[in-house]
Amino acid sequence: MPRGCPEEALWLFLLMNRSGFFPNEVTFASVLGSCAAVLELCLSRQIHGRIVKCGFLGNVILESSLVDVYGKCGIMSEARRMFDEVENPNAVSWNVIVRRYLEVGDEEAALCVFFEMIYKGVRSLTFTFSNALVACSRISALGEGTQIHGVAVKINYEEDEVVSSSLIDMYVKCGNLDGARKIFDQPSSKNLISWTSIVSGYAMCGRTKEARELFNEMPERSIVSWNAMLTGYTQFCQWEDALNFIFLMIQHKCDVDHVTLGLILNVCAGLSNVEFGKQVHGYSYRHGFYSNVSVGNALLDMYGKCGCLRCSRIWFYQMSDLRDTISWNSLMTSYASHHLSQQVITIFTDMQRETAPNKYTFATLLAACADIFALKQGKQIHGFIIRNDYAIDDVLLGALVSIYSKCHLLDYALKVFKEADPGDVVLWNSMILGCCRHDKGMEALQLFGLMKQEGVKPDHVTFLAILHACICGGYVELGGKYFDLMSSEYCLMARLEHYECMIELYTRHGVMDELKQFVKTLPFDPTIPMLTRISDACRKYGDSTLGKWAAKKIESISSCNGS
DNA sequence: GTAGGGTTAG
Repeated sequence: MPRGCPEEALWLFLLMNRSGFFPNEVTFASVLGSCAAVLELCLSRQIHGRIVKCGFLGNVILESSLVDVYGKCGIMSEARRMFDEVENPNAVSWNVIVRRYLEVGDEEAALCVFFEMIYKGVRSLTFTFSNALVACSRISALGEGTQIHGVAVKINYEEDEVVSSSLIDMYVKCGNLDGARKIFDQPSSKNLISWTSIVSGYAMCGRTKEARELFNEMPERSIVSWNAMLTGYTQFCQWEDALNFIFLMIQHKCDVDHVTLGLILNVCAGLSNVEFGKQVHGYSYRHGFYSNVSVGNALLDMYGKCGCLRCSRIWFYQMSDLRDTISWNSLMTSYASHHLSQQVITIFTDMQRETAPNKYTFATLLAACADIFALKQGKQIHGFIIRNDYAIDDVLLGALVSIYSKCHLLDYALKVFKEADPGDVVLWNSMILGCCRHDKGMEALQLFGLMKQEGVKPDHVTFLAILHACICGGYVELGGKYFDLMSSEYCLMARLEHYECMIELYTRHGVMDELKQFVKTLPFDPTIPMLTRISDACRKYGDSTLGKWAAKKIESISSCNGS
């Protein structure tokens, strides 16, 4: 019974049994098809039994149908057992088992079976190749993908449009753009899908200019192509380009779908343009995207990133039964960004009544606890994570290190830190900052030395932490040395915050000559907070020339802003 | 004559 009315077919089958007619092989095959369509696992097992009883096993169509139905119901162990019993699996049987493994997310098994099939010399279907290539893309298995490419060439499948498109996409997703390009440049493999794959490949690795050139050359475009290009712009925060591209889409009267809307909302968030965001909200409402969770969550994210907590909250309640874990996380993030940390914890309590948290929930939650030094809740959440068997990845370890070091439990922090990946610079930063908070400047600097020994490359946050360590420990000379080291040895450009630290270092410890020298070398105009700090220090340590200069600067900037 | 699987792009 192919894609008709599976429920009715099953109903007829039961009726047939009651009337005393005996089903034959054809009946069973068609009934199994209906079972697969409606995921009727129980009835499938009964029919499996009857097939055995009737002596129909050995019929490859029935056997493949059983593999199919077990797989569709997600019981891969049974699907596999059935498959292994098939004496002479044909191309369809192999296709079914590969496809089902792919659907349950077991890409390794899918590839394993695929190669077994190739090894046995089965002339497979082109579909099976595509499925295997998707498996490679998902787990970035470039080696296996290349092998499949070799096989495809050998049996002349490379000419097949679907296989070549799948190959291109596999190379793109495995990060081998050149490999993808080589196939794409053959005229026979150019079609809408491969064009889109290749544009997406360039866009997703930040080569948006090349992506756009290719995009402009496309003979035809679908909404997926437009979205691929827009994804590149948004992923790399090229908001102006993204915005112009959206206007172009409007000019072209493109069909907008839920992916486009989500991307446009990301752009609104990136530009902090809540007015445009609200227009998109209205558009979604008018065009039937109101019950789409991903659009709903993108709206929440947009309101949150634009800082409009009221809008976030209202929309969150309006979403009501549409809400999922991502929606809750998004709401928590909005509150966290306003430092309403106690309320973040409250939201988590409410969330548990409705849906399960994930690792992002915990990262936000722990950061909120750290923000208000809620050590007790932080520990409870740590316990919750362990009790409920959530995998503690580096992000969570980082959050734990940061809360424990913030809440003066340096021992705990160190314990967690030791479990983590020693190559993760973020964790080192948390630990170093933790030491600073405990006025353990020397320990912080020692950690920095250890980090160097481990071969971990410091980033700008590390240097911020190091400079803080120098400020609180009073290591003025060292601070200057580290500041220079940042660019000379690590090729990191000092940011405003680093300059602020240096000014804090010199002013707090009254090292006026160095301060004067440093101010002279500033590559930009000092900010008002910097000037205020300098002026205060001059008053305290007596340096009328620099003090007057700072006061004058403040005055001129203020009058500029005032007019 | 009636039965099974179903591919690639955001």
